[in-house]
Parts: sequence; C-alpha cells; structure tokens
Amino acid sequence: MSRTIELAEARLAVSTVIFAREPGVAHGEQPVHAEQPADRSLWIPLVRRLREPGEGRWALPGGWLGAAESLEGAAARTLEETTGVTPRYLEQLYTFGTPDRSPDERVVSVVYWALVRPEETSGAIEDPNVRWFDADDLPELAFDHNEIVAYALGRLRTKLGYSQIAHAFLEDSFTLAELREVYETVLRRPLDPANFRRTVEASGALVETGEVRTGTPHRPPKLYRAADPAEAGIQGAFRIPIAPHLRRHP
Amino acid sequence: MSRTIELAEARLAVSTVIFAREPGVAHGEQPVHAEQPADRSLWIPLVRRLREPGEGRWALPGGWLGAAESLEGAAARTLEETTGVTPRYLEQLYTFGTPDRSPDERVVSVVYWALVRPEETSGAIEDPNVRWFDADDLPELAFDHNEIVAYALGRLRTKLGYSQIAHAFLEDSFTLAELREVYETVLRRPLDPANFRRTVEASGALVETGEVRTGTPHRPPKLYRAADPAEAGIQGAFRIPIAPHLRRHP
DNA sequence: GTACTTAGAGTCACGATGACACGAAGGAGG
DNA sequence: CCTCCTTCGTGTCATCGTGACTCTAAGTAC
Repeated sequence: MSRTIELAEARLAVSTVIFAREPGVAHGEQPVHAEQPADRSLWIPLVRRLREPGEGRWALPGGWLGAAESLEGAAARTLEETTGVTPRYLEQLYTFGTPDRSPDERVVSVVYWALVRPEETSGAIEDPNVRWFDADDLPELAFDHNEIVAYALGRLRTKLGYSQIAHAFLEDSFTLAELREVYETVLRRPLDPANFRRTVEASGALVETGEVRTGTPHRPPKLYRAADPAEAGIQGAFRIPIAPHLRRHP
Repeated sequence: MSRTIELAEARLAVSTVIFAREPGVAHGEQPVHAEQPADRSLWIPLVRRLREPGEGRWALPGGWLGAAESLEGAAARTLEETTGVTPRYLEQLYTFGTPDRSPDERVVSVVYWALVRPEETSGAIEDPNVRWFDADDLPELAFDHNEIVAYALGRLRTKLGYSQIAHAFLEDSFTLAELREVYETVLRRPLDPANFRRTVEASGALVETGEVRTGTPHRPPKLYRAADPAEAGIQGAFRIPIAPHLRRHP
C-alpha cells in the first residue's frame, strides 16, 4: 500500500484565457451601427514568448504564483501586467499538470478564464509582443495552450447558455440588440430578435433603465441593465440553447 | 509593470471526493429488493488524519503529487491507497490555493471527484481510520474540506442532470428502476417512473440487453446497458431537472 | 384461483419555444 | 411635409417537451 513515491518538484504557474468581442471597425465612444453584428468574432490576447522554451511562439498571458496571493489574485495580477486589461469576470477553468507539458522542468498551470469589454481593450498595452487573435483562428501556440483555449471556448459557449455572463461583455447599460449580438457572436448562430426579447424579459434578469439610446437612424431602443442577482433570484435563469437544430430527430 | 514578486513555495497535493450510493441493508451478491430506494443516501469515504495539522479530524483521501505521474494519475493512486476503491468515473473538480488554508506551509490542492459502485466499497479497506459518511451529514472536517465536499456535491447534482454519469453508480447492466433510484438519491426527490422511462428511452442513451432480471417478487424488469457514446451521439443528451418546482411562477 | 406489487404503455394539459406577422418610432431624402 | 427605409417592440400560431395521471401486463404470495 505504501510504495515510496518521489515527490514532484513542480512550479506553479497561473495563466488566463481572456475573451472579448472584436471591437467595431471605427472606434468611437458611441457604437458604430453600420457594422455587421454577426461578423464580429471572439478575440483573445496572446503574448509572445521572449524566452525558451517556446521562444517566439504566442502564449497565454500568465506568470508564477506569488507567495502571498490567492490563485485568483495571481490570475488577475499577471493578466493586468501582461495585457493591461482588467477583467469584469474571472473564473477558474482547469488545472493542467501532465508531466511533459513543459520540456525542462515540471510546470503545473492553474488556468483561469476572463471576460472583458471591448472598450477596455483599447486602453490596453500597445506592444508588438501582445496581439489580439480571433479565438476560432489561432496559430500554433506554445506548450499545450491550443488545447487550453479550445477547452475555455467550450466552457464559455456552454456557460453562456445558462448564466448571465453575457453582461460581462457589455457596458453597464445596453440594448437588447447588443445583448443578443453577444450571444450571436459567442454561439455563432443568429437568434430571432423577438424570441430573444421574450425569453430574456421573462427571466427577470434585466431591468429597464427608463432611458433609450438616441442617435440611431431608427427607432430608439430602450436601455437595460443587469438586475441585482438577489433581485433576479431563481427567476434569473433562462436558457439560450447552444445549437437547437442539433437536437432535431435524425 | 514588473514589481518583484516573491514566488510561492507551495506543495502540490491531490485529493478526491468519492461518491457512492449507500449500500443496501443486507449485503449479498444479488441486490436486495425489500429496501426503500429513496432512503438510500450518498456516501463518501473519509480518512482520519494521523498527523498535525488537523490530527484526529476526518479529511478527504489524498496525497502529494508524484514526480512522474499526471494529476489524474495521482488522484487515482492516492484514492486507491487510502480507501481501496477503484473509481469508475474520475474528473477534476477545482483547485484550491488560498494562502492560509493550511497553517504551516502553503498547500495548493488539486481536487478530483469520483464515482464508485457500492459493490466496490465492500471490497474496500477495513480500517478504523477510514469511514463512510452521509454526504449531507458530515462532521467538521480538516482544513477547508467541508467547503470542498459541498462544492463537489453541487457539481454532482448539476452534472447528473445533463450527462450520463449516473451509470457510474451501477453495474454494467441495470434496470430502469435502478437508474431512476440513482437519480432520486442524488437529486433527493422522487421521479415519476413512467415519465423517467419516457425521457431516458427517447434519448437513445440506453440499449436493451434483451434479458430481464429474474427473482423479483413481481413482473421481471428488462435489463439495459449504457449505449456506446459514439452510438448515442448527440441524441444521448437528456435532462432530468434538479428541482423543477423551483422554476414555477412566484 | 385471488390479492398484491412493480413493469411498462398510453393519455391529457400546459408551458416553453421556434417561426412569423405587423404596428410603432425614429432618420434620410425628396 | 411626405414617403421610404430600418429597427424596435408586440402579438399570434404551431409544435414539442414534460408533469400528472390512468390502465394493462406479468410476475409472486397466499
């Protein structure tokens, strides 16, 4: 029962997969409405590795765990240091610890995933070694980071369907069309505006601000904000199926 | 951007929350059918700590990560060494790394959760320092292990609703009543046998073995086995709501 | 045989949701 | 000012999933 096991001398790293919607074409304070919403895709920032192993390759932002900080604190810190963005949503994703995932020494990586608003990305660090990529069209990354991003993408798409994290992509107040566009971008399928409205309104997850967005060339849409989670309560759950047509009969 | 951070000298531990259904009253090779199915509850094995910190307290089975093994391998090994059971299902749960969760040194714990069949628990280690507890009625455990078990319980209940993990509690072939009893035990609510049958059969997640279970005092039920996941495909998904009455209107 | 229990099929009502129609409310251009 | 265009927002209809319930089938116990 008690063989002698040589203990692992592992270093603890923390990395984060950061998601944002691709910012609109022209960048202004007011959203540009001429754009094609469904064409915007998911973006993630990557940093170029300046040292071996994997020098020159793109990798997830991250760093080593500090002595006095929590795992989540380390994720928030390294994320801010390398990319300059502050996440509105940060959650642990998975811990990767296969013995051979880094060539020289053993590294166990606790990976987080984060959602940021596209506006924040404009204030991000301008650096040739930091670049935003389309999450569905990545180059070959360092280590096992391609697998990690794929896993994070699946989690994002799944969780969007049964939680309120879509708000983390948006400003405090937003229109239903903007919220729907977030779902369309992440789920990569169009949603019926009328049915989307009905589902979301029935959930009680949103409250009207009483204001409308002006300056549009058409009928001014009402603005909403996320309801207080306590206020939304049990009712705050609604489901936007990821791919309903896959459930059809064969 | 680059403050100097003192790196953490953390030890990497792996622990596992093991779930099984409480075995039937009389222990025989053939299941005893006189029992009250809904009365059976979820059991988890805990080990008594023989050293400080937390000496004397009950804790999750676990140990240190070995140099050559994967995280999942370490979970399976330490689980087998301490409790003697071999899991049919093993999945990473969460990584806990708050700086103060262990008093003396910093410990980061990668926690897994496992499902085992009750039959396997009878071949488990007989040891006064290993005891099975009702998952909903635990004593005060060492470290933050109470929180960890609570988190694992939530994950089990959620995941049971949209996946096929219930099979991991059962033999290779089983009746629909046995499968339903697993759901009833985990979700802690009775399910309508007719509706349960309809939902599960429509999902294509099960196939009939062509045999029936004999020796019951009543009509012999058909035996089923889990469909090949590839065979079940997309159709293999069905939902058993955790608590449908919570979704009712206020 | 009769009584009893569980297995398994069938029926009904209601709510959720996809598809779609249509009026409402603004700006653009004449 | 008037017409046309676009999106916003409301409403309707059909279908499907699901909870509640009924009824027959098939065995054992007495």
